[in-house]
Amino acid sequence: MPELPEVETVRRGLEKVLVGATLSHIDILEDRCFDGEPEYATGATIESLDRRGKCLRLVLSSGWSMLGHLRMTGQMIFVAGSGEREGGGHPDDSLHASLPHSHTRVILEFGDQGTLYFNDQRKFGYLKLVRSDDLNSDSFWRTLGPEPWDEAFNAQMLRDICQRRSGSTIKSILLDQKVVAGLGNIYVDETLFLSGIRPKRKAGRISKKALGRVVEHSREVLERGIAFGGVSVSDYVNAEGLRGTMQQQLYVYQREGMPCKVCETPIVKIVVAGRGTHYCPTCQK
DNA sequence: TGCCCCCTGCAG
DNA sequence: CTGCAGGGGGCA
Repeated sequence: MPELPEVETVRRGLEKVLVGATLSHIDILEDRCFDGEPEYATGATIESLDRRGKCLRLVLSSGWSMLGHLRMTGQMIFVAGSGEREGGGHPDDSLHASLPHSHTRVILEFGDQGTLYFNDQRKFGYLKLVRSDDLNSDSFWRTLGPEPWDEAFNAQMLRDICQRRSGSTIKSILLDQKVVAGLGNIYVDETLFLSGIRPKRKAGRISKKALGRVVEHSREVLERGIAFGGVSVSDYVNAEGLRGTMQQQLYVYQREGMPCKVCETPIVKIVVAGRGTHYCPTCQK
């Protein structure tokens, strides 16, 4: 499940190879995964790549931007070189030999530079063209809350929201992209573990001081996620098609029944906000 | 503001 | 073969 660290890892990988490259052709294999007129993008050069929360953005020289969202099972894999790749025995070849495959939804061709494959098993993800001077026309981009490192995301702000939605669980608030952009199921569970707060706790019953810890720990766990190249528990891979290693660092997510890494109490799994939720009943109150 | 839905592969 | 995985849109 790509969340902020996974999308940032992809962004960094693509930035190295795509800036300055010219988009020569777009091949749409699955209509529902592409929105917009391809001719607004073809022939354009990639000027830069940025990201808001889990949403990736390619800034094009044509005045349009291509937004990309991986949702649950999306991948964006770049393969350098044109159709006939050089050096037949290169170790990377086995990795990309199968591209495109049955899950490939959109292919972005960059002439001799290479090819970007947008794969998505479940077709929830998408690429979308939006005018760069009118990003707010995108209903999702427009409503995104601050980046986790933005000073606008702080204890006071989180407390205000928790007071207003005092009956909600802290987990559902942190999952809300309008509150803070980029946290998802995995990193919320990890953040709440580090903060010593049970995911089901009512938002209105958490002190401002504790919410300050939530802010700090969310940043910490997201930074760690980026440092380890993201969590690969299912389909996630980076722009080179390689898996991340953050899954080995997780304290609670997908560790049901396994001993807590801090106190050895078995990790418990429940459902909160409609999501599979993991926590340590001893470390979290 | 919470719940169903979108979609597919795979665990049980 | 059923149901679960879960980001976010749409609805009551």
